[in-house]
Amino acid sequence: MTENERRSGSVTLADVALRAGVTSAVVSRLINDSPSLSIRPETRARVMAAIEQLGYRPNAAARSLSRSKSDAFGLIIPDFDNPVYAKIIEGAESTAVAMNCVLLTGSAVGSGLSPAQYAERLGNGRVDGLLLAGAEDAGGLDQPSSRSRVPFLMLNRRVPGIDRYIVLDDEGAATLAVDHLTSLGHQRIAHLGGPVRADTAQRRLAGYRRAMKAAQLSIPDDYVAPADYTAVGGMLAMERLLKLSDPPTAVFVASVASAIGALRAATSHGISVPEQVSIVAVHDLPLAAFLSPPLTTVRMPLAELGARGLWLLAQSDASAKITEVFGAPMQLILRESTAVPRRTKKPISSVTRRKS
Amino acid sequence: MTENERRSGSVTLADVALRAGVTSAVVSRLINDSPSLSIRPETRARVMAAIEQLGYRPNAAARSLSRSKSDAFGLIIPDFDNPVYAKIIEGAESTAVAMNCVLLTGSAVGSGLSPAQYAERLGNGRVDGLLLAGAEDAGGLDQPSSRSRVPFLMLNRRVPGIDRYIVLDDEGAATLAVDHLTSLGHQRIAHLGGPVRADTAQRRLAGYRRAMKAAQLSIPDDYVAPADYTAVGGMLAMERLLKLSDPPTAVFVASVASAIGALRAATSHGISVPEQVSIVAVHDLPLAAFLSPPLTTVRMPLAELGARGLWLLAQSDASAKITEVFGAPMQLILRESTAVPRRTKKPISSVTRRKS
DNA sequence: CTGAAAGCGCTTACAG
DNA sequence: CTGAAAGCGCTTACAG
Repeated sequence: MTENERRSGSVTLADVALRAGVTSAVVSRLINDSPSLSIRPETRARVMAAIEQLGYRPNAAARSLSRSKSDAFGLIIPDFDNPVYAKIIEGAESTAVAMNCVLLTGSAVGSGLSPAQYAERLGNGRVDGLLLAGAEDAGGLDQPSSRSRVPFLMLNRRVPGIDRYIVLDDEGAATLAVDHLTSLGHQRIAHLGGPVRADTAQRRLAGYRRAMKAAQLSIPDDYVAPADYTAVGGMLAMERLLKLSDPPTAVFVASVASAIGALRAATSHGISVPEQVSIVAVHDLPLAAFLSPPLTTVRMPLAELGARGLWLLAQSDASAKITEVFGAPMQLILRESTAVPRRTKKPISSVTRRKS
Repeated sequence: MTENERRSGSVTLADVALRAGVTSAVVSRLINDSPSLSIRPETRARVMAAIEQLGYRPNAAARSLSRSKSDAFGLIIPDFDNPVYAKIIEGAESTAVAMNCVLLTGSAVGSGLSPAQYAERLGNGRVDGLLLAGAEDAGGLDQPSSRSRVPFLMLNRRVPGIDRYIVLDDEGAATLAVDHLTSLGHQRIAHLGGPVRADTAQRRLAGYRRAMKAAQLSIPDDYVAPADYTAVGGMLAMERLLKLSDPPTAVFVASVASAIGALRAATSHGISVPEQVSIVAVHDLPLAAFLSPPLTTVRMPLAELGARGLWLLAQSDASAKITEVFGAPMQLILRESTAVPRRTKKPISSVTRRKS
């Protein structure tokens, strides 16, 4: 190392060039294997050696600045605690890496920032695009006056007026679930839904209604119990459902998280699943298989969504409209939380129920 | 907008300065509210207006380059699917934001990259420091020849020869759990451990042995069943434990994920928890409360670890040694998966207990 | 094919 | 207090 090389913390292209006896343009071209570079093997070796010896690492900021491109994408999720996002991240991350980029994910909740604020902070120049997953509140980003110049794409979430989203076929998923229940012979099927304002919840609800209608089944008003995609919410909503004078024999739950709560509610009230009430939920999780009973779910192509979203974001230019209902196949994962209903028309009182 | 302003995609400091009739140095100083700037309120207003009208956003890459500081930190975790990391991320993220920085997290598994490769890709200049959580394989980063110039800190993981870590008191956690079990009267206590190579697992095992010794309890060889911190692993290991000729009346599980599997194993074999076997696990999860029975756990200060780690990383310089056993308090969360052991040697049928 | 040089958009001593 | 200018570390037309 020359004194120059050790002077600053970082070894630069110039340092490498100097040591290799070439110009930094050559080193740059070599590193990026630019087609316009024909270098003698011997020189190439010298450069490589210099890089090696100096431990040269390109500076991403400098590179980003001069190319106006960072080779990084951002993903903002509401909350790392919700396991559903893990799969989305995985999908997006692996395709980012495949594109020789990196995916940086952050959460709004964890940071205490709104998605828009987070996006601002991520700032121009740090990422080439932003994926916004399940943002309840896209506040600011939807405003045309939004400050962020970074192209974005909403994942599984629509906001009126923003034509930049890719969503899953939530209605289809609901249909799959409800059809499963009706084919088992259920008639009294309730829906433990998501937050009324979330459009995924709205679409799942719509799918439920449609499937019920198609099966010529009626929906008592109190059979639709909105919750909030959390376990506690699911637990509470399920308790309400269970207390109905004419309780459902099956419930279609809008999210696994809520389903876990719902399952717990049933169990703790001595109501057995699936004997007394069947449960099927949207979204599959590794965990679902380990509950007692293992949960029947509709597997949504979450990883694929993340992958597709990143791809779309990387391809299209910032101003293009993207309004896609992602068609990757969903799948009913049959486990043990659904079964044929016990004989209908029998008085409920014949069932032993207890409150805690 | 002048033609210049709309020409390029991005509005620059110069554009703002031009419109406000000042120099870009002034705008820069204003934005960063540099103390050496005393500007007339009227001029300030003009600059602000220009920023507003132009929708100016500072370019992070340029800023990073000129300051050699990115105001961003990276966090690399093995896998987003493991809910334990959610809390760590949360802690690190909120303290990053409090420092006016941003936390970028990525996963090794999701990306298919080793932590070292990921760190390389994140590159110099993109982040000011890297937190490495639970890296099983720190391969490369531990090498002194490592290419990354970014200061890093290992979170809850030690690698021989690297004096850059902060760990939790895993031994203490194990003691807490085992003491709980012995105080309940258990004598045949098994340990469903983590991967033998993971040092967290080693420390939990050590804690278990120590606590058992302190209680003058012996540990049959087959009472130590290593698993892999996953539900499947926990399930398999638990089955082995349950099949023992002299099975334990309680098991201390090294991770919640495994505990979920263990619980499932017991349940599906008709063995009731806690009546026939008590289960206590390290790490608490929101979910633990919703299992049947709700899991008794040792809550570790995960968020605090993330927060402390980020702080440490941000403070100390890259070459300093950081070897901290983080002392934030742990807590036994008593739920329903542990109980007094059934009378030993008595037939199981003699016990009558019901839930809720 | 390769070198010299300008430029990416900021920040910040250094002079006025 | 503020302006002019150099510099952060790269990339890349543009000439040789």
